[in-house]
Amino acid sequence: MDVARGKALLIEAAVKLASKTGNFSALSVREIGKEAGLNPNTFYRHFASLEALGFLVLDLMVSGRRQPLREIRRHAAEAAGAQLPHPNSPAEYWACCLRKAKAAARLTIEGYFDYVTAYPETFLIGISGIAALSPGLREKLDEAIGELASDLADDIRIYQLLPMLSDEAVRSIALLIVKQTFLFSTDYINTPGKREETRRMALGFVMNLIAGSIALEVTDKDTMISLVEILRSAG
Amino acid sequence: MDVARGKALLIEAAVKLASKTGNFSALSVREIGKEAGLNPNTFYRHFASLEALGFLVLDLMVSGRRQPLREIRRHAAEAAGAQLPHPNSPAEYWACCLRKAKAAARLTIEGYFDYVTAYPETFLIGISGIAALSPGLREKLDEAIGELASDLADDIRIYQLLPMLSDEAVRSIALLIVKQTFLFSTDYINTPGKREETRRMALGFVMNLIAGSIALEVTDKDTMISLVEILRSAG
DNA sequence: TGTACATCAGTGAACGCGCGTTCACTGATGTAC
DNA sequence: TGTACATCAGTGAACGCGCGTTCACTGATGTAC
Repeated sequence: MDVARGKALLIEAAVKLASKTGNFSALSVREIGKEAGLNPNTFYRHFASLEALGFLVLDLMVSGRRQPLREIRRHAAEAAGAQLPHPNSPAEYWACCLRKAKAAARLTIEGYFDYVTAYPETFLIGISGIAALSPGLREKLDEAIGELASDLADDIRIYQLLPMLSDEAVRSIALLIVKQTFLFSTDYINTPGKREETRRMALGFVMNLIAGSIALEVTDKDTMISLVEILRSAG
Repeated sequence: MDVARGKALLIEAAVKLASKTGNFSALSVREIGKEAGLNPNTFYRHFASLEALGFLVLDLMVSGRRQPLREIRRHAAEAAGAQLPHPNSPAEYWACCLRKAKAAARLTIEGYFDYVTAYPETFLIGISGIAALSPGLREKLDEAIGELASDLADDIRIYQLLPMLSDEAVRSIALLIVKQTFLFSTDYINTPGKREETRRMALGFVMNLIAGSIALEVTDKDTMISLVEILRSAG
């Protein structure tokens, strides 16, 4: 037995309650204990305070989600890249990459929202309640967002999706995508009637950012034009 | 006397406390009464519940901030547009507008963050605590964001900043800007050491979105190139 | 192998506290006649 | 103009409740010798 039974039960109960109300900071020690089917003060056998539990939950959430999210991108990149011919020139190489990026973005967003639907707790808790608990937790949440963004930037590099952009541009759009995606996620969960629209908006957002970065960074006009045209074309 | 003295005191106290803790939903009736220097239950003379107060505060925030934010954009657009020569062709007209848009965006962001610094409560409360109070309030907050976005889209139209873009594209980037700007605002308030960076990121974000929309929507290649070049050039 | 001891997860009772909410009350202001 | 009455903002005491936290306790598991 790696982690004590009661501790696991308490964590589980806290996550369940927090995702139900969307507000981690409104939870009480006694409420969590009750939900876990334990004595109210068993809590103190495992955690020094609610904040300590918050730290742990946030840690679990982030460390537990990073890899799956990377897997989603790996699958998307592989599916998108498989049928591409070998390019004959640098410009053609960029074009190939961008076509792959476009397909990968769409597949990733599909996969991402499916994942959100499967594990909504993570995303509801992450955004709303937890940060209000303490400045320390707010800082940790910012850190987590930074890590997720850097994962995304790494994947963009690894799968050679946007080689025409500078590292800085990639990092910058990765951060924007991660932050905005949190907002899209809560919309997605909270308003089931607009899910299709939310997916479209998210994809449009990503395409818009990529197009903007290419327009601002690719200096050769013909190359820029042809790259932008790839994004512009349907499908 | 338009609104009762006690009511005004209670609203003021609630705003003050909520902006201090960044969590409206954690406030208590007694705490608010104490801060206002009133008997705990005077609260019930004016509000049916904490949620009712939340609605009112949100209303006041939004209705009180819409006009000032529009004024900031009006000043920015006027300052940016004053020295532009009269254009001789449609393409030149778009170019003029975009130059104006670029300057206006920078000035607006300057003015906006100054405004955030002056009235941080609005932005701290808006984002974090209030939505957790109830689904009704969350809905109202979404509505408010929609209104602010539609104000922004209107101003872009009125000052003819982006006539090369479709209405839909303008509305779409306006919504993204407003949402992202809320996040930038809390960063701005909470981490004073990174304010310059946050301003730069916000401006970069807006420029990136505009460049992306132009790249994706302007069909004439030469026009698109020359417009993008305006955004690309320094200053 | 047996015994003594330490550690650990969990229990149940109890504490003092701030909470939301209700009640009966006061005093000031407005209003009908 | 004066009087009687209604309305309204605010008061102070009181209620029952769930809260965080502490205490002394139990029983199971592991460990030293």
